Amino acid sequence: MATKHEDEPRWLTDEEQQVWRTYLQATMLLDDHLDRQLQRDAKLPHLYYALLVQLGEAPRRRLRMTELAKQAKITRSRLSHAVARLEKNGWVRREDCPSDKRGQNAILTERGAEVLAEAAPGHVAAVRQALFDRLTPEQQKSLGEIMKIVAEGLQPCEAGADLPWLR
Amino acid sequence: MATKHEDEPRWLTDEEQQVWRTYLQATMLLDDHLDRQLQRDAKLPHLYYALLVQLGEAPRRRLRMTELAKQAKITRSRLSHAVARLEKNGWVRREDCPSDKRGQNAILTERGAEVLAEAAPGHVAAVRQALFDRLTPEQQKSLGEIMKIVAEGLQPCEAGADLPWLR
DNA sequence: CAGTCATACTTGAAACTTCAAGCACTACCT
DNA sequence: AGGTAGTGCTTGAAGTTTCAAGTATGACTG
Repeated sequence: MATKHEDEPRWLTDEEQQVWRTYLQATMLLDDHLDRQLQRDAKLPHLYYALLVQLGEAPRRRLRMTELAKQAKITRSRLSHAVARLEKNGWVRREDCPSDKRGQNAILTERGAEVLAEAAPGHVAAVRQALFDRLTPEQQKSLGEIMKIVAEGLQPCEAGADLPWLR
Repeated sequence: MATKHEDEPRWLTDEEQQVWRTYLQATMLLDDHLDRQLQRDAKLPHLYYALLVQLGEAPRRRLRMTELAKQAKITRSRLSHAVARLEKNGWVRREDCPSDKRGQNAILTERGAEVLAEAAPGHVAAVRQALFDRLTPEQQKSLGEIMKIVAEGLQPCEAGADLPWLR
């Protein structure tokens, strides 16, 4: 007993636990909600929709696989499978990268852009209805700040990642 | 032009978009992070851990399937598969419900309770480190309020669900 | 320029989730 | 009682994600 070494775990307080559970429930419900909405209206899961959005905003509607994975915060493997499916549906096509023979570009097709344009209004409406329309401007701002902190804390060592001379 | 009928979709403002993307990234990163932590330390995904927690807190370490599904905000189907796996691992066992022959109780086994006890400290530490330790008390409070609003807005018509006489 | 290591991406299998049935039992209605 | 609808849970198949390799190319080193 006296030699017990392991740090006494700092359990969550009741308030923290309450917040944490509500967080889990809310994020789960929201993600499910959007997933179903998109599956119903556009025949694709939320993540796949997000990929189309990213591509749609990229310079020539194209992005290197790794870059896309980084932006979407998913693994390259997951992206590979996802793009394979999107490709099969004709929303996206691949192209070898000219400068680096290892590289691949994912490119949003015309057809993909159409699907995106059709799905977007409904999706935005769903996000509004479930989130923004229910929050005060202060809450929206606060949510943004909080999520920024969390995201930055979990970024896989992004700090100076494009400054390779700093280790 | 004059006869255009469809409502012009209310797109997200730049600020809203910023908040939304950060939200998506943060929630994705956090869930992945916890999933990996639990997978590594306890050999089970986050959701399965959450099920054990719920069972552990229930009166006699047992809960009707539907009740558990409701608390965990998942479908009965998903729960069925999940419990099947947990059962195979020996963390949970099933038992017929005495009062309703259709019903099943999921019960946390001794072994399951041990696994839970072993995994909990690490998990709590991860949650702290990724979330609570980074937020001010005001932010924590705010996050709780915001998530409560979102969760309640998406609850599948829970309002008065246990007051059947009100329709 | 051979050797070594890192990078870019893919692949197949296993694990997980979803969806649409399906089975068994209960509740209600006449 | 018999019929009908509803509830509780499970199942199998299809789709998605993860994990651990695997292939191919680039980059650096002596």
